[in-house]
Amino acid sequence: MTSQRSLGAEAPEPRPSGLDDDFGFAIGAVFRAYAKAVEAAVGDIPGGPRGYFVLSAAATGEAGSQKSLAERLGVDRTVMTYLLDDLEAADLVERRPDPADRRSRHVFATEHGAERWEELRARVGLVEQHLLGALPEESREAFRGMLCALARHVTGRDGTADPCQVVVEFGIAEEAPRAPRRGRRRSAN
Amino acid sequence: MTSQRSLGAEAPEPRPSGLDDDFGFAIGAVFRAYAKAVEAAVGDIPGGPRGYFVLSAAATGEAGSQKSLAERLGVDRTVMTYLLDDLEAADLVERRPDPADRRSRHVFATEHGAERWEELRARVGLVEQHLLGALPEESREAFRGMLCALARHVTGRDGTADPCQVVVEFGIAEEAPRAPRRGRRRSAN
DNA sequence: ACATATTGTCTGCTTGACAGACTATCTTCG
DNA sequence: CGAAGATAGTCTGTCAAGCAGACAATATGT
Repeated sequence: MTSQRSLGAEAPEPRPSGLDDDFGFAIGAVFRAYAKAVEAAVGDIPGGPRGYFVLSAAATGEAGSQKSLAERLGVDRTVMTYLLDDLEAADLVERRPDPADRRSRHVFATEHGAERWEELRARVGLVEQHLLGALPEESREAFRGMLCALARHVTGRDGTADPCQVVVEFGIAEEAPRAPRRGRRRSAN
Repeated sequence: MTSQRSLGAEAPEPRPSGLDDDFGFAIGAVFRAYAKAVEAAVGDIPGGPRGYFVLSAAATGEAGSQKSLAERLGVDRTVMTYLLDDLEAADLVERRPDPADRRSRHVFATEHGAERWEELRARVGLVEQHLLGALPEESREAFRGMLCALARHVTGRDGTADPCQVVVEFGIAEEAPRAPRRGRRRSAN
């Protein structure tokens, strides 16, 4: 019985308990597949999919400062530093000091970067299409829309006053002592 | 035409070109948020979200051999080895040699593991609910359904003859020479 | 029986992430 | 104005995660 995922019209029990029907597992699987495919699609762009997103942001002029970009992409600022170093070395983006605040530097796409992005965008679009291809034609847009809505929600970019505290909730409620250390294994050390 | 997703009624431009409407960015953001929340929710389970999924599979009896489990979860078999070591050390799962093929070992939940999983499942369910809470009540199940359908597709578990070649497609079509090496930065080396 | 493939484990190396220190700049407030 | 504190970005050091490859045990095919 473990995984009756029929879910059709009635599905009595809250959760079929099959891995295949688990939300977390599903999003993980889809994410991995997407990331892997994009990795291949963007080829030699430094930073892989991440680098691509940085380039996207830069090319569309919504990158802003390194800090805001890093936050939006969910990467550490130190990571952003060398990610940009590599992207800059490849002549895809450039950093320009913000005249208004000389501490911060804004990220822009170079001309070459913009061109490259256009190609890439097409390729990545294909990946996306192929992936979504598993859904019936008429649901694809709906799915995309919902996914983006969720993304906006968790990043606090929708109107919601509550920027999705999912994390916070447990972060405090649990006070998990956190596994002492889950390194490799005690090997011969 | 790369991916004009608006296409709804009129929307002139092919793509708002905003990161917020990018499929890849969105799935990444949602995935990160979910993973982080689950990490907090499962607390001290070795391996974090990953360990939780292994436990899920074990508890519902769908784990199978280490190999099949590893493949299904998208982790390397060497990683699965020490993941299971830790889980076993915590008395959550156990490995039993498959009598039919003594090379392979099947994974099961211990009694303690099963109990623990029940609690965890509830907590993780909350995370999921909270996350989906951003969608209107009536779309949630639809979204879940579509996501799971996609997951089944990319993992080749739906009926499809084509187990989603997204990767393959570019893996060969591009022959990307792959960035020479994108290590840290050249520092003082 | 022998060659070859497969499962799981172990070792070593590389990559990637994060904490913390440091510099330059901005802000605040006396 | 000038000192104190905050903030953006960079750099260094450390450590965990992951992978490639070797290996042992077992299975399969000829």
